[in-house]
Amino acid sequence: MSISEVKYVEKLRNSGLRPTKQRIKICEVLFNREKTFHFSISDLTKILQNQHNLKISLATVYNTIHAFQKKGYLKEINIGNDMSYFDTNTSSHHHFYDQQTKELIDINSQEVEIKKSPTPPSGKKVDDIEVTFRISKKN
Amino acid sequence: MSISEVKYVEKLRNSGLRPTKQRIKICEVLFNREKTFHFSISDLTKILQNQHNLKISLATVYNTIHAFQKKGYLKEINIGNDMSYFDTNTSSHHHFYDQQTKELIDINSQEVEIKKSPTPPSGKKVDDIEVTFRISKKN
DNA sequence: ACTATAGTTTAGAATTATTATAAAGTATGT
DNA sequence: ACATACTTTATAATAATTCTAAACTATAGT
Repeated sequence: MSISEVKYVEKLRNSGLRPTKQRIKICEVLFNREKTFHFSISDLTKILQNQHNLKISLATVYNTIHAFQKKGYLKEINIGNDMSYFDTNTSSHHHFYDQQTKELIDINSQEVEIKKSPTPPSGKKVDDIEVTFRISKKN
Repeated sequence: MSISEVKYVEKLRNSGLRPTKQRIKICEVLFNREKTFHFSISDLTKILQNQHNLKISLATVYNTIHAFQKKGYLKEINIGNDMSYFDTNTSSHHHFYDQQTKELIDINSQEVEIKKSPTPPSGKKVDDIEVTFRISKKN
């Protein structure tokens, strides 16, 4: 077992998730990266099956990604409403989104500063602030 | 024909859309309001069929809402990714969103001020900025 | 190691939102 | 009133996601 596999076995166990072959490989694909990573379930499934020769069903990818999201290892991005996207960058951060090309670009949290915020409805607290900059080709 | 119907017949004609019974009624349901209105296609369809006894198919609601969106009478809201929501407030504005209750609350544009914005990728311009404040019940 | 058990994976079916199709219906200019 | 182009409609098709129940597997206890 590789050093990275050992790491993820531990991570999974600590989360109360059994370290199965499928989950370990998903961890490697998602988290063994320099940069953060955005993906759709179908993209990820193709990567696992084609680039890593893993036998995995679509349902397992859904199950695992939702489990990781619940544990806070992934953040769901709500942009466009055709399908779900997830991001390995779970910290509060923002996006450029080009609706024409469907391109999504991360923006560091410190690149955006909000001077004035509204007071939340009574009994409610703000958990996260997400800013989307919709962009398009300059004429 | 009521005064409000006449108004919408004109509005539709001016948009190059024929004023059909279905489109006029959709206009009345959406735009005869004090406050702005958020809705999903299925919500709107139920309102039209049950509260207004209009014989209308789901496909027509989709067609009409998309036509209105294209004309700039409605704005699509990208929150959650289960289904599309639309807003009669088409000006640039922001939202509180409670993921638990799925409640969506408009925030006036002037309630939010952004001090620092990132520079868009080269060749691209920013069309719109949308801020979502995710909220939840205070403990 | 062996077993029982609870947690996982899987293929396929079911569900849900949305879009496409093509036939019947309707608004509009002449 | 007529022709035509635009609309509506029921239904089928598509696509993302969730459900189901059976087969599989990690793990704790022996």
